[in-house]
Amino acid sequence: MVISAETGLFDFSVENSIMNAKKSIFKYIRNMLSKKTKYGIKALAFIAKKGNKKPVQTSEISKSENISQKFLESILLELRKSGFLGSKKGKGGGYYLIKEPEDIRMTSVIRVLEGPIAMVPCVSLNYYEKCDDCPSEEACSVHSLMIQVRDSTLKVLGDNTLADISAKK
Amino acid sequence: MVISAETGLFDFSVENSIMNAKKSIFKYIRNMLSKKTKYGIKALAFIAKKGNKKPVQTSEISKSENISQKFLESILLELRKSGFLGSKKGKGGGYYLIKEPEDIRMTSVIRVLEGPIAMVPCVSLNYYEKCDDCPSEEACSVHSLMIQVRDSTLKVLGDNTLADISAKK
DNA sequence: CTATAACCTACTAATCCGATAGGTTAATAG
DNA sequence: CTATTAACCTATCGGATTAGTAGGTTATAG
Repeated sequence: MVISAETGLFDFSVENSIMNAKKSIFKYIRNMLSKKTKYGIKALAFIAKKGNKKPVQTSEISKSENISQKFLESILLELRKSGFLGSKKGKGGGYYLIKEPEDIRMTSVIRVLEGPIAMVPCVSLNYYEKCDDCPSEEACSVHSLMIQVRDSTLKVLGDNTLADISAKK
Repeated sequence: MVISAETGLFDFSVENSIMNAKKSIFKYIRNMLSKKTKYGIKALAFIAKKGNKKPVQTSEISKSENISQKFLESILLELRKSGFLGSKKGKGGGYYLIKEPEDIRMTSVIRVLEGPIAMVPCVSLNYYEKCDDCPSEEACSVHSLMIQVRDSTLKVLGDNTLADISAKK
C-alpha cells in the first residue's frame, strides 16, 4: 500500500500499477503436480526409507522435509484412508506403510492425491469426461496427441514404485 | 435456496448441506492442459487443414470449433506475436500459417501457450525454478521421477508436428 | 467512404490451492 | 488415574488463476 505524501490517502493507482507490473514481470508458472501430491510422495518416500515398521510421526516428516505440519497431517490422513498407510494414535504413534514399497506404484499414489494423470479429462482412463466443445473425439486434433502423452506418462509412473524412488541416496 | 415452511426464513443449513453434497459428489477434475492451449492447437490445426494460403477468419474457426470468438481472438493474437501466424486486417483478412505444418512442433506451441511442459518447475528446461523446500535436488525423491515424466512427454510432443495432428481425418 | 476483421485494454465471476486455526479422540507413559 | 502425545476432524481464508465478457480502436479491401 502506497500513501500519498500530499493527500495522506491511499494511492490506489500506484498500488495498482505495481501489481500489474508484478503480473507481467513474474510470469506465473503453473504446477501440474500440486504441492499436495509432491508432499505426499515425499512423505511416503521418507517413511519407506526408514524401513522398519515403527510408526513415523507427522512432526518428524514435516521438519525433515520442510512441509507445513498441518497441511501434511491432512495429506497423510488421506493416504491412510486410501489404504496406503496405517496409523497409530498416542505417544509413539504415527504412520507406517501397509504394503511393501515395491508394490506401491506411482500411478496409484498420484491418482489418489492428484486425480487424473491425463492432461485432459477426455483421455483420462479413471476420470473420463467428455469435452463440451468436441462433437467427435476421433476428429479432434488434440485428442490423439493427448492419448500419446497419457500413455507415455502412464508407462513411467507405472514402472516406478515407492521402492524405486526412495532408493535414491 | 430452501425456504422453511414453518418460519418462512431461508434455511441455510439445508442449502449448505446441498452444496457440500455437490462438492463431494462432483469432484473437480484438474485440467493440466488449459482451454487456451487446447483451443490454440485446434485453431492451428484448422488453419493447417485448409492448406491454402488464404487467411482464415477468427469467426470461422470460432463457429466450426465451438470456441468463444473473443477468447479465440486473444489466443490467435498471441500465436501471431509468437511467430506462428501471420495476419491481415480488413475484409478478406484473417490468420495464416507462416511456417510449414511439418516444421511446427507441438512442444513449441505448448511452451508458448501453456508454459512449461514439465510437471514441476524444478525439472523444467525452459522455465526452471528451484523448489523452496528441497535443499538438494539429487536427494529429492520426486525430482528424478519428474525428469523421467518430462522426458517421455517431451519425446511425444517433439515428435508430433502440426502436420501430424492435422492429418487426422 | 464504409464495411470488415484484426487488435487492444480493462474487468469479472467462479474456482482452486495451500495453508491456518482450533479443537476432539484415542493411546501410552508414569 | 492422570497427563501427555499424536492422530483426527471442521471450518475458514487470502491470493491467484482461468475463461471468459465488454467495449472499444486501427488498418485494409472494395
